[in-house]
Amino acid sequence: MTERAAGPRARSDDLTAKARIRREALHLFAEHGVGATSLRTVAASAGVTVGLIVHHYGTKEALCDAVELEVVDLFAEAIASVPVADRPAAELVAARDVAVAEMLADNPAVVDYLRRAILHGGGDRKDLVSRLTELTAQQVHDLRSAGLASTRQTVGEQVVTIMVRQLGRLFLQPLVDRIAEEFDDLAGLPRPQLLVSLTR
Amino acid sequence: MTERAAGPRARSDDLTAKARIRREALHLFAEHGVGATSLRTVAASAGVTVGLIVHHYGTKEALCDAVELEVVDLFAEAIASVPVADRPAAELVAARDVAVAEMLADNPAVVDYLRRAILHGGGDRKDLVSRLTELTAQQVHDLRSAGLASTRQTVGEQVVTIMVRQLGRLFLQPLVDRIAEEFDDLAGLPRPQLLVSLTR
DNA sequence: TAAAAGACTGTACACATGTATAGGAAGTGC
DNA sequence: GCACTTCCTATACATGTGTACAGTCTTTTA
Repeated sequence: MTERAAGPRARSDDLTAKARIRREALHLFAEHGVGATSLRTVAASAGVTVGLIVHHYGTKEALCDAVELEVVDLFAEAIASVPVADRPAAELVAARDVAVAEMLADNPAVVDYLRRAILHGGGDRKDLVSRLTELTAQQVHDLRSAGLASTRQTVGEQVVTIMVRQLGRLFLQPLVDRIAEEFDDLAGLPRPQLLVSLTR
Repeated sequence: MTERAAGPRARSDDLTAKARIRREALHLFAEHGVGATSLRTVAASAGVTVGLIVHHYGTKEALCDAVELEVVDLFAEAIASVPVADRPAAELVAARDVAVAEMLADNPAVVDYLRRAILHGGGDRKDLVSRLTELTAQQVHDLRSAGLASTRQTVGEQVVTIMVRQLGRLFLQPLVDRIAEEFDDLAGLPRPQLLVSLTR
């Protein structure tokens, strides 16, 4: 996991400057996009100079990679947090979905960041979506070798299904909210909720 | 609609330089985002100098506005293209959905641009999502006063439903495609299709 | 034909960006 | 005490950015 051990000169925050940089970067990247966030903005938010960012991460892209790795870590932690007790596969999968959903609810910046990451991909770069796909594929393989997952679909189909179920609603919900925001008659009411499913 | 009348010095393309600038801007903004696209890139793609962009649009934000207005125009044209013949409301709405879907299929850049636009909003600026919402609300009002739309839901609910149906799948499909892309076993098969619906 | 208007270019400028680097401050091991 | 590493600041620089503007060419108007 990412290092939490307070190095020499830990700040009052209990977070290392290095960690603070990553955290602020995640928030700013999520809110304004990576391209629109300058290292100086990150530095100011973290109460640090630009030089230190360079010292710790070398380049902006490397900082971005570090942020993405932390995001993947959060997913991995959430999944790992639910015990693989002896129970039906469907229940285990559902429990994992819940754990991931809770993690995302606790870290809204992750959701925003992810939403952006989906748009930028495509290149051959090892990006966030690829890494999360890997993580999910690993999850499916584990379930299969434990005899807990159906083998009637291909692995690919199962991975797509899981990821869409976990992420789909989160990505589309802001559209619904943005639109609903423009109507007074929807002000008090609970927001309409999205239902996302897959057909072959 | 946006001016197509060839001004003085129309190029071989049949498009005015001004129109070409807007078109290239749309494509580049859609592909790389507004922030990551410089006016010089737009100028080069349009075979024009930066000065001319400034001459025609004044500022980058104004160019961006012009692009968005053209996108809204495309939606309005698509909707207006289907005659309001005497037929059941459901059929009319469905026909409009098809027209919009066809327009989007013909202009993939519009889809990409829109997908990005959803993320950036929030501010008080009159942005694309607001404008499209207005357009859809107008559509709903027209249907209502022609006695073609149910009045059992609020206008807001109807607008959200229409927009989500029209746009939802398009926004999420790239996620599905990106993930599917990572699996060889899905290479030949048709991509899984998304189904997006709303619950209250 | 002369003049006004608009399309268009090229250059210049102030500013923000990412990165490099020299050096100071603070902790650790001997 | 001293070297040594790590954390951190400050300054500098090359490059890319949006915008401004003076001037040229072309079309339109009269």
